[in-house]
Amino acid sequence: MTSTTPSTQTDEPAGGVVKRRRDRAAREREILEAAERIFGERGYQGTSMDDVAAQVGVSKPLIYQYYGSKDGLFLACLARLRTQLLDTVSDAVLAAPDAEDALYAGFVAWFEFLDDHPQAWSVLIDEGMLGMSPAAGPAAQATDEVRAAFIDLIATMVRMNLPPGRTPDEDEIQIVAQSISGATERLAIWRSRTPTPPSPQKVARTLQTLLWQGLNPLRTPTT
Amino acid sequence: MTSTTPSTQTDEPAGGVVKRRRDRAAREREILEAAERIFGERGYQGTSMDDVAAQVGVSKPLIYQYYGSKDGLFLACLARLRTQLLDTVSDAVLAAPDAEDALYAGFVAWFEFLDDHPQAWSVLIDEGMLGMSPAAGPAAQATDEVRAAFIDLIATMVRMNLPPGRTPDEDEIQIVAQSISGATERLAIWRSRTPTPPSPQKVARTLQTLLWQGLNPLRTPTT
DNA sequence: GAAAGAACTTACTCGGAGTAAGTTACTCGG
DNA sequence: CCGAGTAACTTACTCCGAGTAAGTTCTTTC
Repeated sequence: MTSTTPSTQTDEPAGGVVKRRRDRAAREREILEAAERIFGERGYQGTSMDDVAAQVGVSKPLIYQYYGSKDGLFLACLARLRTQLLDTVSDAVLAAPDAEDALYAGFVAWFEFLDDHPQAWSVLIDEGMLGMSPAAGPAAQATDEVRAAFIDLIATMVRMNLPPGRTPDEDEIQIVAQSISGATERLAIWRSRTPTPPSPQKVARTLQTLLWQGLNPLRTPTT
Repeated sequence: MTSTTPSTQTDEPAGGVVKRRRDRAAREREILEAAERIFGERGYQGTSMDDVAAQVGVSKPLIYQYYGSKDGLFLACLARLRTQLLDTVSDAVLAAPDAEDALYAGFVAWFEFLDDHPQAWSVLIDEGMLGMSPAAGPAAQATDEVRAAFIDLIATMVRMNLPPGRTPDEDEIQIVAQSISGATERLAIWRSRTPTPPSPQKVARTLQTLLWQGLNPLRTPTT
């Protein structure tokens, strides 16, 4: 009765009504894209596996077969974004001629990436994996790893710019790196919630000035 | 059969076996204490209402009658902590003779409070209410309000210390305030997860120096 | 010592994560 | 062309946690 033209099935579904079977890789990609979108829109908690399944037009157990669990699916989304974001920022930093420029370039790259990938950002920090206690799921761990990678990057930058004579105080370096990471994260959240946020360049510039010269510039008439 | 001595019931339960009825206020307090502890240990998601009920030795619907919902219970925990934390930090800031000292004093108060109330901190930020999307529950909103109060405090401090001639650039003030808030939050999380973190004083000092003078001090042989 | 009301419970519904076991479509050797 | 084998997929559950309806004690008060 419902026999429709079988369609080629090797590519995108034809304009027909039913989606037929796809091979595993294609289906996985399809699921991942839907998941990234829905997680981005509704957050981790707000997304049910049935939602994703319905969106793809597939049944829930299939997703479990491919991704194991909700965390597994979320982690898969994260992996892509993590790589992209880290690469983007590292590239910008490494291309800069000196530390002062690297700081600015890194910030600009960070904020621009997040502007260009709004739901990526939601996936990365939404549902507030930020402060989760150790007992939280593997998803929290994964976001923590992304963060740790950035903190390492920052700490390395700081270390590289210590003068030769200076004994590196690892505590101080950690404090500074954690601070910068925290500041950029909060700024990103703030920008994403402000109707017309300042441009990446403006934010990066202000932050760079703050970090490089401290609060004093704000206290003198000349910027 | 199970009739035990009725016990006085006006105070803590006697050494007896069964807890009898208490009046509402007492029970509410008892529930709140248990909730604060369990939320602190296992986070919001990790805590079930049945857990809390079992801990208090009471049935779940009673908690719902008193607190309405899981969010309601969580919010009640938050309210106390929020007030305490805000007051502690504001007092320290206001008692300082000038802006530079206020910055330091505020940081010290913040980190010391969190050292003294470890599970308070967990309640405040655990379960990562930090980055939740707008669609997240009222609990996320409440933590956001705590944060907003701090950001206001910081922004006010910054504004008060602008020289008379300087036109306040609200964007820049926001950027700075958000940064500081983000930095202190991340430092708090970091300290809570580091086995032997640097003292509140050391962290506060480093952060104050960073903000006041920028990264330059790290680049010169003299601290 | 009963009426009234506060304190409290049993026994559910409902939704979402995760699973067991089966069914359908494609493919490849004969 | 045709069955066997297997990959793709589904129906129909279980289980657990939030939230609720409808009572059942205890305790106070006249």
